[in-house]
Amino acid sequence: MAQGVQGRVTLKDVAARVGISPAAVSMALSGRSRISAATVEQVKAAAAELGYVPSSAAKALRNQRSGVIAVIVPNSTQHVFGHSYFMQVLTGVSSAANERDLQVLVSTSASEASGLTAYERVMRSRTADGAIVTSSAIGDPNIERLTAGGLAVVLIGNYPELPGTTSVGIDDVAASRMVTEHLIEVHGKRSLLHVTGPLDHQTAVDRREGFLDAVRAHGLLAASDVVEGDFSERAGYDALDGRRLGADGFDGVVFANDDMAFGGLQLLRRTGLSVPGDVAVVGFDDFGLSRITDPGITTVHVPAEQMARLAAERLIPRIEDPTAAPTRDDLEVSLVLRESCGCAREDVVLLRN
Amino acid sequence: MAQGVQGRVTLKDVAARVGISPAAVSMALSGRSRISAATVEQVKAAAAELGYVPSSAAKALRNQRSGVIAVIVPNSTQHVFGHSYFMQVLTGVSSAANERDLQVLVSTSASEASGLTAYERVMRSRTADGAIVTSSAIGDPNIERLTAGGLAVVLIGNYPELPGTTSVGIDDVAASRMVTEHLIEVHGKRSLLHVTGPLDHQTAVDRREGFLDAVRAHGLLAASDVVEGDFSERAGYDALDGRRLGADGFDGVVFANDDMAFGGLQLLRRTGLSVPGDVAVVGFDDFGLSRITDPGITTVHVPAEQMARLAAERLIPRIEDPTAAPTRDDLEVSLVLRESCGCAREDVVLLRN
DNA sequence: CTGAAAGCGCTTACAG
DNA sequence: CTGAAAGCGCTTACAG
Repeated sequence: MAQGVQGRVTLKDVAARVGISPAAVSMALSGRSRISAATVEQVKAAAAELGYVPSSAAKALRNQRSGVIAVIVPNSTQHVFGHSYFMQVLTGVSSAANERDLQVLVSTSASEASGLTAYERVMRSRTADGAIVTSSAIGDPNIERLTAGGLAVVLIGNYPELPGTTSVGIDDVAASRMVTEHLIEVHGKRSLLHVTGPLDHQTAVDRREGFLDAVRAHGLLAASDVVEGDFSERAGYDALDGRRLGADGFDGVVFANDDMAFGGLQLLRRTGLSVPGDVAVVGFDDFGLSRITDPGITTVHVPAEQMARLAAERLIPRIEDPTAAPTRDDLEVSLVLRESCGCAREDVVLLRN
Repeated sequence: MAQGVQGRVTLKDVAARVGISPAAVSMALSGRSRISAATVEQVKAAAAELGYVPSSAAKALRNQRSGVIAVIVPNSTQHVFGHSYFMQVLTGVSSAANERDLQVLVSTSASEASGLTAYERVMRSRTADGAIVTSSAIGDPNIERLTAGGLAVVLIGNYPELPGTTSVGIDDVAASRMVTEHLIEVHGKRSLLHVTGPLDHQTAVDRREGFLDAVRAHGLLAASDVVEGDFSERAGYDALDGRRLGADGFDGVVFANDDMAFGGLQLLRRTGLSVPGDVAVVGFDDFGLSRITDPGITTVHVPAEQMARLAAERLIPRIEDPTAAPTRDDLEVSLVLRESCGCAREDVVLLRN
């Protein structure tokens, strides 16, 4: 605790105190060596007394490993509701990192166009041994740049165009099909609208595909439609604005995420249509919002924290060997039934994967 | 871009390519030195061609500065609604850090009791040059430990018991008084209940004081009451459960944050009481939730992102000189009027500070 | 004005 | 079995 005002306590100081070499102190502290038990005791006592804290910079330089993993956040986390997703990611990564005494660096893109991107920041600094990328557009060249730079990388999401990468995600197609079928099979909806996310993101493409699979399988393709959104509340509102809805129009809307569903709910309320009476609504994500709204939004629960934790666990061995064979993990999702689809109370049904 | 599979490109490699010493390359790249313009050009070209990325570890060791600032998150960010607050903090800190090419490390406490605390993590690793602490209990010894360890520290919040520390926050007393007076003066409420946060946190103490100031000033102390909560949705619900509310009880409730207000709203709905008709409700924070609920919650907008940005800006000079005189900044808050107090539409009134 | 040496604080391969 | 040397990749104070 008694740290000198000037300069830090180093191995040398501890060594001087005990009367051995810094190398011996290092070995004593690391435990994995042939230093007598008595000396180890002395060293530990001296280190504690002097308030010795190893220099992470020196360790990193010597070991060629920083013990830091980066979480890369593309610009997308602007909207408030993205916050919860990202915090779940951060929590998941941190819990895995903490167990292994790794540090977590967060790299965000500057909001102004001027700055470096989150990717460049991580590559330029070489502070991290590996990176977790939470979401990026189809064909984003930055991911390949990261891996080409020798960094270990794990992606969260689905990247079919990058078969060489390790990723953790969910089966968006199956999940979207499932929630769509819920509207059709349980609530008897016959004319469905799907509001997609931005279609340069695989998630949006996959959720659209699941929707189309479901309506096609039930012979409802002709009575259904798809409109492109961008995951924002505004887009959900606009997507329904001016549409024929209710008795002589769409009797159900499948939004590709909850934010858009909330926007849609606002339009429906303003229009005087009841949910789920006139129009049933479902969303996707369950990051917090869907429980709060009135009515609550029936949605697909995406286990963001678990995904992130698993991503970190997949990353750690890749730091040792970035060329190890890539892996892919799909986590299970569940359908959370609330009022917006017509189900009475909140209830959770497990989705078969 | 052409980085070798084994090992990284170092100054030495660039130097060999150009035919000068590593030291000269370092100087050429740093710009601030007497290397001929022609050589500088050559060096830059060679560095780009070889894909040279400086080693942050070597730089940190040599400069005795890592270029990393830590954001310390105590356990509190468990609840989903804390997510938004913390993301605003992260965004604010990152934007200031990005401008100065600093990296942002996030340190969270392990959820299990086993692990190290977020504080220990930062101190033990010495990876960061400075730290921003977002919230901690009154008398938490960790803060003094951090500063004693020679780390530059800036706190977000109010810490009257630590006069020697630099902090950024808001005037909770004034803000709480203001929102309470709104219920009294604008909506004519005469019997008010205050649900506090955990009283080992200064924020909770200050907001209670503001509430008491207001009811006292209007001669309503006898008709009012205070009950302790803990900032959780559940606590807001429980605080109202079994109380006399409405016509023959409390006609207004001042919650110390929005999460508790949301919990209270749920109890009131279950009880069949109307908001704001029977009971007016106000919250505090405006981190996202209060806009979503039905009715929307009238609340005090806390500028978390700006607070965090300013905290980072105050931190940076303190890294140069951790003994510099401490500073205190109070940011302005605003009252956001929604339906829960009885105001018709959303509107923003600036709070005089 | 320029080049080479020293040293930041570690850890491990090597000499004794 | 133990101690001292080498070296990770930088930057700057110093010698020429």
